[in-house]
Amino acid sequence: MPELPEVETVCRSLRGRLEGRRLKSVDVRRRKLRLPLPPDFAARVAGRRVVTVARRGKYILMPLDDKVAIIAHLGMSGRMTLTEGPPPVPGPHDHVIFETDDGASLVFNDARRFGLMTLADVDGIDAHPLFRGMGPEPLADAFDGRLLGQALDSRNTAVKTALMDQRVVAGIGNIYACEALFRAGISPRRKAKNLGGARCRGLAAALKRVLTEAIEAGGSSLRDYRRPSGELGTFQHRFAVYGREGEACPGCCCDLRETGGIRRILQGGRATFFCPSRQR
DNA sequence: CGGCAAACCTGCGAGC
DNA sequence: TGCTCGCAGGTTTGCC
Repeated sequence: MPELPEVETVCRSLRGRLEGRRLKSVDVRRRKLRLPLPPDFAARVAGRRVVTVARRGKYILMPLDDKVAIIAHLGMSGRMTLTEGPPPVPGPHDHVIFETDDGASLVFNDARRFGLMTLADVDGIDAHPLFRGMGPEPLADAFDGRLLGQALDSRNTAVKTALMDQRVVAGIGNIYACEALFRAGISPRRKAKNLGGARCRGLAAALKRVLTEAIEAGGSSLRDYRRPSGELGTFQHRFAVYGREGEACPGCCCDLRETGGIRRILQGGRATFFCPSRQR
């Protein structure tokens, strides 16, 4: 599923329900995910209070009251499901199940097991291997064209590929890279290093806008992604280019038969969708 | 440093 | 109906 807007949506739901609650029980049903869960995961988490739920890039952070944080990543197919009452009967890919002191249940489910869940000390967490070297948060106030330009400048690769590199900007995946480049009118094939100041400013603004709108829509639900409530996100209905090969570009007035509409190419093994006439 | 393929897994839709 | 193939929102590793 999840890029920044989906993870942010999940974090907000979890924060609203779990913040300040104590984790009464923890049931680890499968340890082998992208990283194996620590052997003492359940013992270290059970009985602790959740201080808050935060996000860094595509990671969910749940600092506990003993300065240890649960770190979770949803990979491609991971889901966090929040329900009232005791935990439901575990399904086939329910890997970790939490129950709070006030009767809520949280299930971490991940069919493809590209996700992970682990623990880390809150102090110095930025130096943790999962976060060290991670790029700036695109929704932070400090993120602007200058900062983006700095990050892209050293990259001798296509701007689309660079955007998806978590060391350049945190939280951008295939969908929002395509959508932001469309909004900024920049060809995904353009080299990252020579975008220039004006394009960097436009791209930084486009990223902020598309991510903010997607969060307001509860994220994009294509296959697996659901909000913790079970609801679908709705931003997939507002994609301009993603998954729309051959369709008319929403910003173009040209004849579809002449332009061929939105194109799909492969970059770094990933599908890129763009409008060749509007994105230069 | 960059590009590319493969690996980790399962599920789903398309096509035969 | 049922099978195989290709593809999927992510990240890491190894090779050239």
